[in-house]
Amino acid sequence: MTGRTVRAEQVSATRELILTAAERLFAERGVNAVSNRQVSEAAGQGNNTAVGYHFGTKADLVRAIVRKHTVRIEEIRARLLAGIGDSPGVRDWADCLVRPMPEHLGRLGGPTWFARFCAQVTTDPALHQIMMEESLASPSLRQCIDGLNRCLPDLPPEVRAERGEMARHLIVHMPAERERALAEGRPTSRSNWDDAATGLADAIIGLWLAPVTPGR
Amino acid sequence: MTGRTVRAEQVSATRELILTAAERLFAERGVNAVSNRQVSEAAGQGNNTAVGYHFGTKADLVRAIVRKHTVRIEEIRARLLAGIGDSPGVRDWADCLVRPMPEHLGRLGGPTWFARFCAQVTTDPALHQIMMEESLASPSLRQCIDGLNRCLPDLPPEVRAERGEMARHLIVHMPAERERALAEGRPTSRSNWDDAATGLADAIIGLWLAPVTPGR
DNA sequence: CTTAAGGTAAGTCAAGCGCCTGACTTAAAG
DNA sequence: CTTTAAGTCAGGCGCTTGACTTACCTTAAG
Repeated sequence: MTGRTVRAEQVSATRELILTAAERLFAERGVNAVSNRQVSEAAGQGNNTAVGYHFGTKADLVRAIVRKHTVRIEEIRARLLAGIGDSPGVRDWADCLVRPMPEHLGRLGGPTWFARFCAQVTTDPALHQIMMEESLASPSLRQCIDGLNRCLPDLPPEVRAERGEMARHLIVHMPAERERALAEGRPTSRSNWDDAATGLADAIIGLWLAPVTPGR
Repeated sequence: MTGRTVRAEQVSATRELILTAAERLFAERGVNAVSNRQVSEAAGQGNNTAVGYHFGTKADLVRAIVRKHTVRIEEIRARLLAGIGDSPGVRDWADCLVRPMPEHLGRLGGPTWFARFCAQVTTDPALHQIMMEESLASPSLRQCIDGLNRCLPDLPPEVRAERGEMARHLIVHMPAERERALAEGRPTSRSNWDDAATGLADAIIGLWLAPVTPGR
């Protein structure tokens, strides 16, 4: 049996072409600088409404691209979580937060666009919420955040929230920065995604453990 | 004498209207989501080519908005630099890097848009370079970076570059995040821009002083 | 084999865009 | 006072965009 779907395979192939083309264009030029037509053409679709037909609005397309990667990233995070010992420290939780994205990019291999895509979507006022929803929908991610917070009981809640936001920004934007450097042929401070993740984790841990200047 | 310029005042008033309207729209919706026409209309100009007439391309308009604020920010940084003692430490240099933007926003008072504007421009692939040029053109900024690097002789050069990039992202995006929270009426972790700057400096210093995991 | 369904191609449409042109208004120069 | 130059306004032109319509073609079901 060839599956019951010769047709369905072609459809999902077309969807995949559109997702890939859109991810690349959005990453390189910004979401709002690319029209649905351009995405359709870049995907090799003569029909200029292919995006609308398969995905609906541009926001729906963005969500679909995010979900396509989220599965793999979740798997990586689940594996890292499973590898944590009995008395996890800040480093353990930080790794679970930081490493999934860089490791995912490394596994994709070759040139990638997803990190820059995420940076673009996260910064866009109209799409920011989509990214937040898709991210926070992950129970394993919340588990990491909770675990980390339990490791930092001395940190005032507001400062914890503040530094969590900082870490979130770095986790999104630093891989994007490295990805861009690779795309443009510029030198990078780390030779592979794994080392880049280590450098990022080092810095974020330092950020979380930094002494707090008392308010006046 | 009313100056020799009744006319010139009106012109610069129009330019100011356009700059203010554009800064606000770009900050709220993203640069690429706003047309020059919309900017002209928001500035109360019946002519739909007002932006083109006064500023040229959209990139030129963005540059003009940046420069309008850069003057004040430079003044603040110069004052902070002048207040540094004989043996400056990491905290001194970090303050000179971190505080100018939040203090500038505080002085503007009321609702502001410049931080979000900077975040949008910095993230836009087509405009990123403009922001870098305008920023690095400041000798006082370079002085801060050099001073800081002299305080961190033990940090490998690549790690120093890496963490400098992280600090840059936080300095741009964290004020933007606070500004957005204020605009949307959400609670903020700090009650004023000065305290926000302190929290940011604390974290960035921790980031710079964090131990470096040795490469394998 | 026939038929219905669904995906793709191709063309059309109104709306909005940047850009250009020309007319009007007004401050400053001769 | 006349002339000049500059800022503003009003509108048209060509192009792109998202949305819609139609025709064709392949597949899976009857």
